[in-house]
Amino acid sequence: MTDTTSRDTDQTRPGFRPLYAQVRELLVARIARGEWAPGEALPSEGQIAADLDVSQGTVRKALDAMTADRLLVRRQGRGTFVASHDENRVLFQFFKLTPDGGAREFPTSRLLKVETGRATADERTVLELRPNARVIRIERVRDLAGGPALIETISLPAALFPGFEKGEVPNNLYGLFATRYGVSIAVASETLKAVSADAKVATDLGVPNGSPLLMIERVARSIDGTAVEWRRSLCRTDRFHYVSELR
Amino acid sequence: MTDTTSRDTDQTRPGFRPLYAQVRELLVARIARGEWAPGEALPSEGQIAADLDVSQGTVRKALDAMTADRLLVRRQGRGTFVASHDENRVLFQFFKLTPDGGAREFPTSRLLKVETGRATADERTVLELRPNARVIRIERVRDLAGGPALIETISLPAALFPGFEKGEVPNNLYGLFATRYGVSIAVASETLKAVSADAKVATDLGVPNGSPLLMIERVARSIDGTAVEWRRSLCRTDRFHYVSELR
DNA sequence: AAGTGGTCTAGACCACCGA
DNA sequence: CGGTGGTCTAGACCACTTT
Repeated sequence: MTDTTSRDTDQTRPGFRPLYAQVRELLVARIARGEWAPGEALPSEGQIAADLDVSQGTVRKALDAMTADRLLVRRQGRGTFVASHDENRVLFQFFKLTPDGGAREFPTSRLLKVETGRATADERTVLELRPNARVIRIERVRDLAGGPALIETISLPAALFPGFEKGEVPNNLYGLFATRYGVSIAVASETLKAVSADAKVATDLGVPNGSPLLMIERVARSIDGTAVEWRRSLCRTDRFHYVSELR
Repeated sequence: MTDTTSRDTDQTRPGFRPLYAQVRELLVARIARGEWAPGEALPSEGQIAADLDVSQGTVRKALDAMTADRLLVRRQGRGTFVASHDENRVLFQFFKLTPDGGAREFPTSRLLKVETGRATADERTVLELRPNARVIRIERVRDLAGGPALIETISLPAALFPGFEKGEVPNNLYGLFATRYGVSIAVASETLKAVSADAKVATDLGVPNGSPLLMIERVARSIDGTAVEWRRSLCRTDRFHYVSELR
């Protein structure tokens, strides 16, 4: 094919989308459908190019964009893999609380409560649910560097996680979402405030009543943009801090 | 040139660097030297390619990488421009405190103090300065959405900003750094904690003594990696919140 | 040696901008 | 209209990994 333009690309208007964007969309959809599991290799660039009848360069551009979005991991000489939510990824992408003197580490968990119930108004708003939708609620204390660091309350749309209560609640929730339910967390927005510890929280975290705590509210979304998790954390910052890279 | 390899690229070892990375490095150095001012256009891709005797595709890859790092702004049909620190960029890249109900906005400033002095031990460590180095210190209160939002203390290496005290202290410091001193802030790391307001700060911010505040410590670095600013902010979060996008 | 992603080139054409 | 960046292709060769 010598002529570049005998395709979708030359639409003079209005829904023009670059070919690589279309390729990307297609691949994202296939990953979201679970066609390739987390950690699994995609076909080679040349293979995909042949299948879709586009050039390898176009496929490469789509894969590079997906890699930049952390959807894929490329390994030279080996292949291109669907990103998995192993502890390392979750630690660096999603867990921003760090011991003051030391290195980043993954927190442990002590479960306080798991329940299912009708979504509150707030939960419906944040998670974009219908009236009467049900949610799973999790409450747990997490330890870091040998002591309690935070207490977190998590709300999940029950419809996305059937049978959730019958299993264990693992330390790394996002890993479970991905492997058991095919729900891959892609991005999260966090909102931070400073608040005072009330009596219950102070006890759970072992700090004086009224101590300043960092409150983190997170909404996590999957690859296709669905709101999947609402999480509120209350964090000690006397021995820990939250890191944020501005770039 | 049909043979791809008659260049630096085919070094079998050890200091192998892709051509586009070398091009990028060169261009970054020239920008850091002030060869093109913020807001100014670079030569066209073809021009740069011809000058450096590489292909346009290689130049494009270098420019794309620099654009991803927010060093450049590309505008189709017009050219490639050195990123400037206008209020919009500073607002979205560096100012993460937002009014609770409303849209992001740029804060105003009320100057409390400007002074020059010998760097403290902390300042020397954070800003990577020699013993006896001098620093400029700025203290100001910043208003957002019609009320005091934060009080910030800033330390700058005096050597980088000669004559700083003779001029005004603008609201947008990074703009001044770029245009007057050729120092372009590229990245910043922030560390967040929750603390209690002491009497002085409580007065400045108009909150009760002991109120929880968000403390933000920032180290900002220029294009070439030099630590340029150490900033500590104490923020009200009763009407504001800090946003952090995890991706 | 074979297969994968990574780099580099060359050239054609499209989309956008300003004169 | 001419110039700029944006897309797409095709092909050669390099670097890395596994067999």
